[in-house]
Amino acid sequence: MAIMYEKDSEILKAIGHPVRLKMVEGLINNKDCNVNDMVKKMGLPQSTVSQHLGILRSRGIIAPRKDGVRTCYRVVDDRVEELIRVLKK
Amino acid sequence: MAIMYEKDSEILKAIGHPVRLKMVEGLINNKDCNVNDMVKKMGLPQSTVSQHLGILRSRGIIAPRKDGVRTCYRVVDDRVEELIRVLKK
DNA sequence: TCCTTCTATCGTAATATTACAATATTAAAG
DNA sequence: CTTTAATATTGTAATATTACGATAGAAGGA
Repeated sequence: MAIMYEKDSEILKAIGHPVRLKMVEGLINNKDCNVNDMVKKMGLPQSTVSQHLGILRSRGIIAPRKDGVRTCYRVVDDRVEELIRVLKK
Repeated sequence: MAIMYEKDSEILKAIGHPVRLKMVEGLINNKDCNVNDMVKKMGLPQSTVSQHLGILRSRGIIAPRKDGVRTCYRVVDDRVEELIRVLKK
């Protein structure tokens, strides 16, 4: 498939932020998928974490699953895990 | 190798711009590696193209090779070609 | 040397992103 | 219902990015 510069660069930009990159990697590796756990792990205000999650969500990188009061996010764009694997090389 | 969030997100951010993504892909595929050819291909002012090249250069993604008056750029971070390949999926 | 061409840098206005407190919403428990 | 915990949204100031004209530098030819 041909590159769609606008759309693809949106994906890269979304994970091209240290906080979001760390959050996404955390979602891939661990099972700390709810917001409060991520808030603790990141050491950032809840609103800041939620805002970053919103950016990842709006780009279709992650998706929420309601679990009572909690919201558990998971990575739904398969390319993202691969992108991170490539970065590690 | 572990992810270095700051450094790796810099790479992603650098190619996370439609113009730079297109330029990098162009450098990988074609042999139009000098600035003037890229200016024509991109349809943007020379200073703008040069500025984007500077960003890619400062992140170690591309490197210049002097060829008389011309400057020919090439992609020197092997991960970038792979990242773009993943994006195409 | 003096042009001319190619590329880089500077200055800066417009726009976008970021961080975070404050506030709103949602859902379960009592 | 009311309270409480979890999450999202809003408002906004600080900062960063972007675009591009103007200018500077570098290299070869006349």
